[in-house]
Amino acid sequence: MYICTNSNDRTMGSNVRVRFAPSPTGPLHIGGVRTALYNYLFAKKHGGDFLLRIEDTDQTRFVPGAEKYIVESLAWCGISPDEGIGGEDRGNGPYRQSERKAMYREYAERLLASDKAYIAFDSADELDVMRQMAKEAGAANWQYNYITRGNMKNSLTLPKEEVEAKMAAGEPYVVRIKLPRDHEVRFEDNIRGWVSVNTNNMDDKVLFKADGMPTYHLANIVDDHLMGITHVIRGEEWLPSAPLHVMLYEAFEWSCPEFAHLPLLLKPDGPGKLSKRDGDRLGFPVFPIDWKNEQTGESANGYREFGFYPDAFINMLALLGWNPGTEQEIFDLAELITAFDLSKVSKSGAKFDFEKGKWFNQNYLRGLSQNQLASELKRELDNSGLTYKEEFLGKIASMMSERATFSKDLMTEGMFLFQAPVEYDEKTRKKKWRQESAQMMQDLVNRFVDLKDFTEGPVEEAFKNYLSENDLGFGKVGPSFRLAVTGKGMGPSMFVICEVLGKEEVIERIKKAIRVLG
RNA sequence: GGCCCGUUCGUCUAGCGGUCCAGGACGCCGCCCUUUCACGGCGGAAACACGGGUUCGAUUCCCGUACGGGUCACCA
Repeated sequence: MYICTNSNDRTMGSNVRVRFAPSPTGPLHIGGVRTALYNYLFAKKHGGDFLLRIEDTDQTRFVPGAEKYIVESLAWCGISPDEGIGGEDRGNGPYRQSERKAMYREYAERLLASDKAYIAFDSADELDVMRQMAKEAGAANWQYNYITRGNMKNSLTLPKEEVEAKMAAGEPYVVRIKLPRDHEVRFEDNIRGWVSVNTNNMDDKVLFKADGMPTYHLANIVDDHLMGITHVIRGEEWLPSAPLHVMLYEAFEWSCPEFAHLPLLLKPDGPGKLSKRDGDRLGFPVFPIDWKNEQTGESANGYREFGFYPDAFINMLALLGWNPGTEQEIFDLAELITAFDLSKVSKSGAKFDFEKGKWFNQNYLRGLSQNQLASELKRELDNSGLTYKEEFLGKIASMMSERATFSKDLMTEGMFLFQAPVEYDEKTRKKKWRQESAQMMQDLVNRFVDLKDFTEGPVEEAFKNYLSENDLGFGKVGPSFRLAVTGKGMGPSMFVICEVLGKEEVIERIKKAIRVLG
């Protein structure tokens, strides 16, 4: 039996080193961002290092711009690598596997020399045929393993001379791990506890490809070892290959890092893990920032551009699969670092809930000061090319903030403050605009004309005086007043709106409403 | 299908043998505040997948079943 041999508690001291190792095959999914976040939180919590390494061993899947996207996404989230891509070079580089290509062959050969691996000449096509035949015969999954390898073209079955001749002739070959038969591979996952798999159920995975590049499995183990990684924190989709990785550490006679396999982010509705399609289908982003593949034209929407604040986004992701064990839900990055604990990460997948995500953003927005809200609003207005009075920005921002989830709502929810209504809400018009409304509005105009100070207080006073002097209820005049000035049936206090709009504008709007609504 | 992992309100989750006729949050519903909307306050409906054990006692431990997920490439 092989048991992962790792030293007991590596969170002590300041030697924790973790890495986020994405493959640059496209934009980074929010699940990936969460993995990076957990790695980062764990490292910072223990005073360790967070490295960013690019796993680009598959030349065929390289997507230009993807690496830059990854770095920019993490930066937006406030996750900064201590070392590696986007961080410092501390002598453990290069940090792109494609640039480390030369060193992997040596490790493959080491395994070959110690009989932990072997050379195989079977082509990908030949293997496909084997799999296909097995499938048609109704057999279980065909595997290249301790049973089948005896019938394949490899250095275990072929005479030594023939193997050498083939290699000399330049025939393509791969290096496969030689798994021992019937051994229980065990390792203790920091989230799941003991995980155990028998090598009889595993296959002799390719470690080194015919194109001269290592596979993920080899490169990953070699790099983690060389870079001194102490904790491997990654998605659950890696759990099935973790035993193979343990066997590789074993074969190299290296000690294993600690493992922690994170639960997956699942679709909000149906079964399966969250995908780009779900975002398109359900109308929410699945990526941190906007993405555009210049070659294919493929694009995707991001949280940043959707209007999320990085803190809110991070807060939302952190709570998806982890909780502090208390009732606190609102955290900034620093608080997350102190509260984070791998043992509090849940085991089961989390269905993604965009509604809750919006709540985090709304919550964050409410925490902003009036000045901050004002500058958010100003930015939105400037982007839209709308005109506004600078001195009212703060007032408008705080007035609109209670009905805003995103910065853009500060503006869009109060559009009538920047543009005169072009149409009037039909429902309100039918229910509230009566025969006598036009006359009432005219009466109000007459009173407003004489008002010297057209601020909230005086406007309210004038309005209420009109009501009491004519024995009218608020409900008789208020709604049509609002309709006339804003075109809407609901919204913030009319008196504040009047102050912001100014006397001339209010009077003009009422007059127009009288003409249009009759 | 094989292997691995998982299973508490609709959703995210608390719970690490008695404190649980199960707590919080989002969402939903109602009431109050406001002669509008929103905010806020208060309240409500809503869950331990099932079956066996172990135990004086299981949401909590073990085993099955069911269901869900992941993975089975010279991709990561």
